[in-house]
Amino acid sequence: MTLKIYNTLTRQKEKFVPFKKGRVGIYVCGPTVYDHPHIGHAKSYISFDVVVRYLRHLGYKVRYVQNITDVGHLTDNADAGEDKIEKRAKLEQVEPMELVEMYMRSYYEDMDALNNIRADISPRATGHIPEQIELAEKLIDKGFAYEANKSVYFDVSKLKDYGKLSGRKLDEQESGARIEINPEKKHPADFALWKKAEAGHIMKWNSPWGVGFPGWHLECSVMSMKYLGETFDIHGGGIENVFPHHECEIAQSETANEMPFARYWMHNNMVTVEGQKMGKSLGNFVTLKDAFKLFSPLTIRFFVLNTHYSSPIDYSNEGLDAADKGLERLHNTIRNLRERLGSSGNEGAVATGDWKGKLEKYKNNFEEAMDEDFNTAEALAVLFNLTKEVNNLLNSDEEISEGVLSEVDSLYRTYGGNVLGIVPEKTVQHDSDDADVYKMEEDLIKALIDTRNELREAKQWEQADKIRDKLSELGIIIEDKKEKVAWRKK
RNA sequence: GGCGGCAUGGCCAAGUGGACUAAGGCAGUGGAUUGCAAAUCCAUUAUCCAGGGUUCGAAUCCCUGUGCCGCCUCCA
Repeated sequence: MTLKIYNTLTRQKEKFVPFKKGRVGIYVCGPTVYDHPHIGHAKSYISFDVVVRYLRHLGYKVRYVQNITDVGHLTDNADAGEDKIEKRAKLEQVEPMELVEMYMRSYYEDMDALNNIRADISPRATGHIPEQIELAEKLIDKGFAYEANKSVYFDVSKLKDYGKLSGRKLDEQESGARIEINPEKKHPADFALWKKAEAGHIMKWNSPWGVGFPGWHLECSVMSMKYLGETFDIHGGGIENVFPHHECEIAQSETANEMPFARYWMHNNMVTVEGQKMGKSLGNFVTLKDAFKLFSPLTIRFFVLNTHYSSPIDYSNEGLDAADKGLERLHNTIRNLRERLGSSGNEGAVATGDWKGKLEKYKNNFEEAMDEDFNTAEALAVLFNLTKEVNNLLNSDEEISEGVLSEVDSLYRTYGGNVLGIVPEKTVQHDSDDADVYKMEEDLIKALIDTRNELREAKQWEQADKIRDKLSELGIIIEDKKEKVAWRKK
């Protein structure tokens, strides 16, 4: 079995062979931290989180770098307009760096909730200004960039393969169609490496060309090569960044290093809301903090993974409701399984017979799905097929060996937990971490269940149902099973 | 105007030439189980946007048309 990845650069699915045996370097474009993260961030970073998790599952030693863009770049286009971070900072009446800190924390808070494992290195653009200046100088020295009015631009016409990622040709672009042509540029498609700071600009640094700030594309080139080397394995990002951002990164990096840049380019698709792209400038975005009020982070994660990363998803309450129920079903089975696991009492640490083969089959099916360009939708289907069979097993009257139970549980932990991140370590019934509250809550519920059982024995159904209904209103679901009465939180 | 993508059951969504008599989730219907529920199980629901072509064989490849979306300005 070999992992295959769709490479935007070659426009085909390719076998994944890392640059250095056993190791993978991956760089994913991070957020610009000037607002709370939204559903779009969730899709992107969940997708790449699973990529990293699966690569690690396959045994690769992965170094995952994801930048934090903490210098604003510009509101209107790459070369004009106001710095987004400054603009927002003024609005909120805080220092730009204060704003950055605030939203960076917000970002991590939400990503942690979504169960994304943090990157190994999270470099910040403002922490790499000298390197960015150095790269711009190098490009000038090589004759691929020029200074104009204290700004520096990359000379696109010097590069024969500019456009190889996005499939664009310079002369086919309708320059100036939507933005005004900057007269400082030799060619309309030239892009800024360094911009002169106009009066009143706050976030600025000294440079050989005067006081200014770096162009947007430069940071990713600099930080990826610094931490992953001039050539590295995977570069990921949103599909909307293929052009110009990633195209420009390639131009800068490959010109400077005279080496291939990223070997596999992965692009995740967009989130739409009512069929329309969700964009910062469109103002129709749903923040994760708002979404979390209605749905659990794991439900959102499951919803995202139910569609291939390269397909768009439409965010809707109906869609999330459906996902919520599906995930609940999976969790129910796992909880039942784990309850049974501690109590079956019979020995035999490994699965034998039918189940040995079945588990092997499910593992293979899961990995085959993931090997096909991280097909999480199909991988989830494999888990649901398993779930049906596990439910049948748990419902049957036959004795189940501890080995089977524990191997099924470990399959859920490995694939549902470690790889997809949708199966929690513990299936907890409580919200509270406080041991005293936890204990009291449990005792109270048990007391009510005991009372209800007495009523049931006396066939006083009305009273018994009243307790069940009341508990249900409080979010506690009672399930009368053959052997005992179980409860769980909704 | 240029470049790219998508169109699969009521909804969401895999599958991209032959075990597809099309995965999986949600919803519906009928049944089993239950004091009633909950949970679970069983059964049931599609010929793949339209038309043409290639092929022994197509949802899957090619052409035409229709509709939707993204990029060419910041954006995950």
